[in-house]
Amino acid sequence: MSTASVERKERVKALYRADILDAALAVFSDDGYHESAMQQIAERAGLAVGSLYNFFSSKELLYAELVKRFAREYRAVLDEALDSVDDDVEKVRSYIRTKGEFFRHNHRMARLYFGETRGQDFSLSVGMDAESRHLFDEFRLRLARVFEAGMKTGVFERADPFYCAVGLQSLTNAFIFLWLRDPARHPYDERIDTIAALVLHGTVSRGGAHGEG
Amino acid sequence: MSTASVERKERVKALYRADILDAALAVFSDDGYHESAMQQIAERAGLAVGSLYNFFSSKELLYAELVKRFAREYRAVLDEALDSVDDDVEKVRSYIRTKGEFFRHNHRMARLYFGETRGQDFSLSVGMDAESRHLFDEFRLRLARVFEAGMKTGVFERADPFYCAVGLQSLTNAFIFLWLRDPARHPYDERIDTIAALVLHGTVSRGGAHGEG
DNA sequence: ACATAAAATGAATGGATGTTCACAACCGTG
DNA sequence: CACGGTTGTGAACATCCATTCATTTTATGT
Repeated sequence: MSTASVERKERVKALYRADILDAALAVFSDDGYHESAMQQIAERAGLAVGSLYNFFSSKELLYAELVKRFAREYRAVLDEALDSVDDDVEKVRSYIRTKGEFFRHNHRMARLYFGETRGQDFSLSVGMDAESRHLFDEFRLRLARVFEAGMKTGVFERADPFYCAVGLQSLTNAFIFLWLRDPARHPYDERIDTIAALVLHGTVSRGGAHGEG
Repeated sequence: MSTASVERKERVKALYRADILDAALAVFSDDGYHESAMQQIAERAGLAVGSLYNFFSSKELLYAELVKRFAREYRAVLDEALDSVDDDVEKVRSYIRTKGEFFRHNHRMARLYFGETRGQDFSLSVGMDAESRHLFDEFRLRLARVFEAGMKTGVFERADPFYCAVGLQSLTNAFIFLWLRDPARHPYDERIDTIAALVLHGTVSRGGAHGEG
């Protein structure tokens, strides 16, 4: 077999692989992992069940690969969101905005993420491989460093930066979750200022004449 | 059959029912809904599989009843937490503290709640009946009214109180989740001030000389 | 004790589905 | 065109498990 045809074959195989992952995303995000059958995924991908096993050795691993693909895209997009601005407070805003955009453009990913997860971590113990876990964990540390840097310059109040990152993540997750459930009532992009205000200034009145407990 | 013995029977039946729910909680919280078999629950309850069906007509409904029991206790405890203090800021602190205590004393409930849910809502579409859903939704509205009241007195910054409640819930959930995963590293009760500070004052430096973006 | 009703039992049933594998279709090569 | 290897196919297999129900056990009243 010539080198050229081997390469074409690999490209074709990669396309098939992507088709299967797309089909799996569609099915898993509609019905959830446990309620999805390999049969459905095969149909959606236009292949036979057996063929799936030429690409992924099990349903579990197919799911894990899907999560990995998601984790990489997600991580890349959010890294870019933090890279694109200098100011630490602006990084927080950029994170809030970009995360919303990402999930708006990846509705199925959102449904998968918030259907199978608590928004912190994927819930299937086997659903996440080491790389995906690392991508998520590492990004949280990166977010924490944003707060840490801002504390050094005095923009942020001194506190544990890790917990600030946790707070930012959980708050954005909550708002994305609301948006997913009822986009008309809870449009994420119109809540960005609300989210930013909560993360940055909290709920207590600023500069008011009243006590702060 | 005498009235007395009918009553005794009912009491016995209620005990059995509670045993089954306890066993179900243990099994579901260890393995998750889908990985749990009725057989396991029966064994744990010291009954035969068939007997479970004399109390609950299906696995799904058994799970839903478990959630309902949880929702009632949870709701009662948190209502009490809000009732026990007058000041609105103190209500927030009381909520944070009491929620942590509740899950510390109900470790299995915590594992169930954060294993099967995103901490906002139970994920199994059928996992929550109308009453449970109502209890959760209504409590969130009650939390929102705490913020609303505080805004009227000027303690809280004017904002959508519903979203303040969402923020408070998601933040506490995130910290309980961390505690569940690694209690030694993330002791919830030692983080109460951190959580309160984040909810009440956010992350931005207060009264500092630096800009606020 | 005995009779009757109610409850518990757990083997059997039926359905669902992840995975395999013998076979067929396809493709590149000589 | 024929061959050989690679890949796709989907019926068959094996397993698992929620649910049922004929039977046994227990509890109650006379």
